[in-house]
Amino acid sequence: MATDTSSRRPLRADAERNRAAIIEAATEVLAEQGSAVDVREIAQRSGVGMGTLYRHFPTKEDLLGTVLDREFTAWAGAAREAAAGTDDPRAALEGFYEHALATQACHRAVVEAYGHNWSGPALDCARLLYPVLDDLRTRAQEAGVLRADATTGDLALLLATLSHTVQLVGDHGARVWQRQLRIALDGLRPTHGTALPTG
Amino acid sequence: MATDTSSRRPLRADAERNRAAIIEAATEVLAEQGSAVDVREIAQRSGVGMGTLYRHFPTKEDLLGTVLDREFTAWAGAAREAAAGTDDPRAALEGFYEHALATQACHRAVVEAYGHNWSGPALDCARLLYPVLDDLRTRAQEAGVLRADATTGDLALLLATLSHTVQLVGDHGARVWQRQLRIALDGLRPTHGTALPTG
DNA sequence: ATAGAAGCGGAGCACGTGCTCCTCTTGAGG
DNA sequence: CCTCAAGAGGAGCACGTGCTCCGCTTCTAT
Repeated sequence: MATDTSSRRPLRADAERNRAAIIEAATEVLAEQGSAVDVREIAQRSGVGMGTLYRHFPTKEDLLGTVLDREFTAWAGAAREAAAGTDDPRAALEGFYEHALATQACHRAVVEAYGHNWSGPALDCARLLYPVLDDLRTRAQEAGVLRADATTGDLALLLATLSHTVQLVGDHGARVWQRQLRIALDGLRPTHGTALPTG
Repeated sequence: MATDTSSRRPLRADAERNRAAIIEAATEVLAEQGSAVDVREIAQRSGVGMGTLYRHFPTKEDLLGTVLDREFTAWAGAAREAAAGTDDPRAALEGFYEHALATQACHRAVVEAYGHNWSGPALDCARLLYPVLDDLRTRAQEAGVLRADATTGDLALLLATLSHTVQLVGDHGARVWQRQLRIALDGLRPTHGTALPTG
């Protein structure tokens, strides 16, 4: 999917520089404006021409995929470490969501990406996240601080949903989405009699 | 905003027919495909030409506004009646969300409309809904079946959020979003110690 | 230093989409 | 029936956006 860097001879020095510049600029722009940006703006901000951009990434989607993959991989790794470094299972779970929404949710394109691959087969993003969420869920349920009928899938979908909410209310409305988060987290407590519908 | 029907002389019979056909077709198409549809498709499905369509609705946005307004008004009225007809405040609250998500959430364009006017001033849609939600909230809180720190705004945002979730998982994933709804509704119970963050 | 391959730039093409323009048709009052 | 203004229709324009083409530049191996 991303341009293969191993099989062919190394890129020329300037080409490598340009590639990096493109990725950096694209990351910025995609975070700010989402995936609907004009490719020309990415080219301009990275200081290269259209030809150069399309030499490195044959398609807008390729560029988008590369950027999102980088962002998401880095972030999922950080989340895993943070979770592993927190002893209290409940704090780990809540901290995960708080951190996720406070940081990742600002990246418009990432949040949009969540939106696409939920009816079809799970995407790479979800693949990376599942182990982390699964670990958080297992620990919390074993400690009795998470309702037993909650699944990893529930937690994943909740993240996607709340990410969208964060974007909806904008950055200045932090208090607003934090209230939604508290409601959801309270709903995940084990103190409830109502069972989640199964199918 | 919508074409004025009162101040000028009545439309010719065929014009009236066409106008109705356009609205009907647009309602269908917008529900299916969201607001990004090609205006040509609406014209074709309603059996009129582009000129006719633009004679009745000078702008795509006008057409969209008219359709959404109709849909939303009708539905909000039904929701109000359903709420008024249910004695148990908790059942009224839960029934509201269940019904809303099962029906209205299938209209892509309506759900998209939720997404736009949350950072700016509240839109007409929200204006219509607020009284209903406010009533549901008051009754439920007085009966002690809804956490006291939940606001009408929380309930409104929750609806927008969950509507988006429904669209995300698609119609066949009903069980999936119903689980999210249960979690949220459980989170709205008054049995919690954690206060919602205020600002 | 020099050849030539690898890389660069940006004007321009293809195409989708909102909207207009102008001619032809049709309903309704006399 | 006849008239004519209100209405219908659909080809075409304007414009934004993904992507290409090809002459020019720059790096690097000899």
